[in-house]
Amino acid sequence: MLKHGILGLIGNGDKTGYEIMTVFRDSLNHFWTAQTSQIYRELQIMEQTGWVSQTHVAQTGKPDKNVFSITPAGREELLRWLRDSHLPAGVKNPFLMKVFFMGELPVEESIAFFQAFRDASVFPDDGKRVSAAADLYRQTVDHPEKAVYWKLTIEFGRMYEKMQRAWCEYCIQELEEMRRRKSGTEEGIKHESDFA
Amino acid sequence: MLKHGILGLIGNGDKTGYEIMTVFRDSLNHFWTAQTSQIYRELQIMEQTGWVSQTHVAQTGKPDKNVFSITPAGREELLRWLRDSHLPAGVKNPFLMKVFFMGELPVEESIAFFQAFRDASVFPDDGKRVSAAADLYRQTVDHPEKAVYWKLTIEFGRMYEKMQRAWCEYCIQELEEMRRRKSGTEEGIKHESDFA
DNA sequence: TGGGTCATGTAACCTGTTACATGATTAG
DNA sequence: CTAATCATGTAACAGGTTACATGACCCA
Repeated sequence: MLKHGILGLIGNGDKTGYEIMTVFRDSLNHFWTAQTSQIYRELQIMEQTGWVSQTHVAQTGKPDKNVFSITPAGREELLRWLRDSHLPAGVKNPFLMKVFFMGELPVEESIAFFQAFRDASVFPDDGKRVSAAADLYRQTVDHPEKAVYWKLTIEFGRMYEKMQRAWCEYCIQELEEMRRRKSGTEEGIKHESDFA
Repeated sequence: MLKHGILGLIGNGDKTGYEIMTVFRDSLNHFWTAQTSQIYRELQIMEQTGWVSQTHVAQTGKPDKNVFSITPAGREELLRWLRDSHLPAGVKNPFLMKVFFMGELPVEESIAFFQAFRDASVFPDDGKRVSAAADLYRQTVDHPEKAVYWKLTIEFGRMYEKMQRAWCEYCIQELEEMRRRKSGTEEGIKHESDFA
């Protein structure tokens, strides 16, 4: 997967490993992450496969750099991947895994967990993110229709966060209700034993 | 992560590797997947770590089995993990990765892609799934409040699918609009050249 | 003089996938 | 007779993370 992401980025213009890293950090981070170590490794592999080629560029005042370009074989592979309708299924959501077993904790702790999660999931509209995204937009402005697809992924992020917050609210309500039922039962028991 | 999922399952009662596999396949599959090969491997590691213990049970008419139980150290680790508020960040969405670079394809192809994706994301309410989930419910019915958490993860799945379909509709609309604009422009150009 | 940016990577490790391998019992 | 279920794993590989390592230049 990362290979194809890199291929897509280089397909829109030659890049160094460092530049690829910054794009992942600033623009693709809401649906993918990548460490520099992995990027450099994948680039070496991709060069061996013949999908990209490398040019050493000497610089003064800055470290030398290795600029990567897409090859015809790489572009072919990019299109093949884009057209491949096979959807990799493995959905993984670590938070849901926790939720599934959260019955081991006291309800109050679970509620606090959901509140924290809800508050943490605020779609980042902050300056840095937006300006980085704008940079990428400018990068592809020679083909303005490409920016639409970037907008679509951003919209997914917004809708996802919104849904997640709504789900958290629903969970908190359910758990609050359960807590009330439980404390009610306990009071009932207490009352009974008081009565006896 | 899988280690903690397994820990949680065994925490609700001793299980064989095979039983763990079936629970992943039938009940946790909307937020996690696991191959038997990985489950058996993790179980061996977890036994070495001291989180689970293993008992060989001879059977007649069926293959012998190895039943795993959670140890006190394992239960401690389960609670530590549940309380750990550190959220593993790495969001990975292969479909969005594709969308991001979909500008390389003709709009018509992209639209077809979204239609297929929308139609594929139907929350599975089928008999097998529901009965498997009900089994799990019965399993935990001795502590009925635990079933609430299971319900919460199911609800997440439903909301997610719904959001995804809505997003697909939005994407299709945007792309249809773009296609109309493009064909309009082309017609304009054609008309001009006809006129000239 | 201390932190940020540009720029490169290696090594070890952990996690997950794919392919392979076996074999008895039971229900249709 | 054939497919599903029960039940166990190994080996190789692919993909991703963490920690470490270097070094110059520029701005405050």
